[in-house]
Formats: sequence, C-alpha cells, structure tokens
Amino acid sequence: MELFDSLPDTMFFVKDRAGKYVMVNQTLMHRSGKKHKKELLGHTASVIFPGPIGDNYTQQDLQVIRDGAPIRDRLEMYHLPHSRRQHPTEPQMGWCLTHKFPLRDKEGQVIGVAGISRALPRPDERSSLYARLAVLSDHLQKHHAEDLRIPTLALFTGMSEDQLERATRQVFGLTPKQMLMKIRLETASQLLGTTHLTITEVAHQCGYSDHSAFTRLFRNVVGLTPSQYRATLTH
DNA sequence: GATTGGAAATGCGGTTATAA
DNA sequence: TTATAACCGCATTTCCAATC
Repeated sequence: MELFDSLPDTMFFVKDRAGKYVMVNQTLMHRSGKKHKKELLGHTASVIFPGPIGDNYTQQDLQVIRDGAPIRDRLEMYHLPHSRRQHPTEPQMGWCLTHKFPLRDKEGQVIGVAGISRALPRPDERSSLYARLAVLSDHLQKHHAEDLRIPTLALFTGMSEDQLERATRQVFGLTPKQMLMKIRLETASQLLGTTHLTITEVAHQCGYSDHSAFTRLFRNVVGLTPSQYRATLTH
C-alpha cells in the first residue's frame, strides 16, 4: 500500500461485493475530503461522495461485480467543490482515466472490485510528435462543433489513422476520439457555467446534433446531467 | 425545455497476423 | 520494432417517442 500511497495523481481502491471500500490510498482519502483512511472503509462511494456523482461511481462498481467484466480507459471528468480542494489554486475540474477490475476467489466467483483512477498526464512536450499534435489539438479547439471524423483528422496531420492513434496516445494519453470528446465536454461545462443557453443550444455549440445524446454522454462522463452540473456551479 | 429510453446504423477501437 | 491490413464487437450517434 505504501507503493500506492506514493502516487500523488492516482487514486487506488479495493471494494467488497457490496461496493464498500476495504482498501484506499492517500490520494483517494484526500480527494474525498477525509483526514483518515478508516473514515472511508466500510462505506460505498455513494456515502463518501454524496449526490449523483457518488451514485454513478457505485453503479460502476456494481456493474463490474455483476458482469465480471472490467472497465478500461474510461475518460471521466471530476468536479471538486470548494470544500474538497486542498489548495485554493487547485483547479475546480479535471480529467482522469479510470480502470476497474473484478476480483475473484479460487473458484472464479467475483468477490469485489479493484480500481485505479489516474489524473490525465500532461502532454509529453519532449516527444518528436508533439509539434504535429499540438496543431491537431488547436484544430480540434477551433472546429469541435463541426462533424469531425478520425480519417479527416488523420489526413489533417498527414498520418494514417493508426499512426494518429498511437501518436495521440503517446503524447496526450488519449485516443483522437477521446481528445475530441474531452474538448467538447470542456466547452459544454464552460457554456453551462457562464451562459444561460438551453441544454439543446449548448449541445449544438459542442457539435452534437441531438441534445438527448449529449445529455447521456455528459452524464456518463461527468456523472451529472447538464442541468445538475449547472446547478452545482450556481450553488 | 429537459430527461430518459428503444431501435437501428455505423464509426471506432482492440486484437491479431503479417510484412518490412 | 514498427507499420499495415483485416476482422469483429461494441460504443456512439441518430431518430423517434414518451414522460415530467
């Protein structure tokens, strides 16, 4: 556990069949706003993170336990209320990649779930690919509202689709599609917090022609519906 | 106006095999 | 080791309807 405690950007946990914490690392303890690990043990994420976000975490845990199938590389946005920030300069929102794996006994029965949630790494600026992909990132920022396709983006960078995917994973830790989704949802969260646009209008400005699809995606990634998210910013 | 859900289509990602 | 191609399963998107 000392090993996991030494990872400042990675939350680690083990939960039992009921989705209750049995092991956590320091980073998770801090992110939950608790001072001692034992304050988390024996509780589900719904209890530790009250509200829809915690419910979403618990639903994920129970899904892994029920289906026995891991969750890999799930891009998620997290939102830190003022009370949970360790330092006033700590950003209010951030991104992480979450992995959850079922734990099994000798008979193969699922007895719990283990997971890590890693803060998205800073782009690798030392990579020789960084300059080309920085242009792509800029392009995505400017044109995220358009109907962008991976083959088009590959042509834009002068790479094959496979080269592009390997390159974005190497430099940004994300697939091209995840990069686009991240930029779109960052724009959406900004619009929800700074404008009075309707959800439909926000969806359109972020490149989603169907507001219902936008709402579902937003809830999957952020853990809140757009209107719930807007409410957290105004309270 | 916002959210949820279903059905169908399709684009994308993961995996594997092969070649350079 | 890296690049490419092919295949398959799944997630995403679109369209539509219902409900609040």
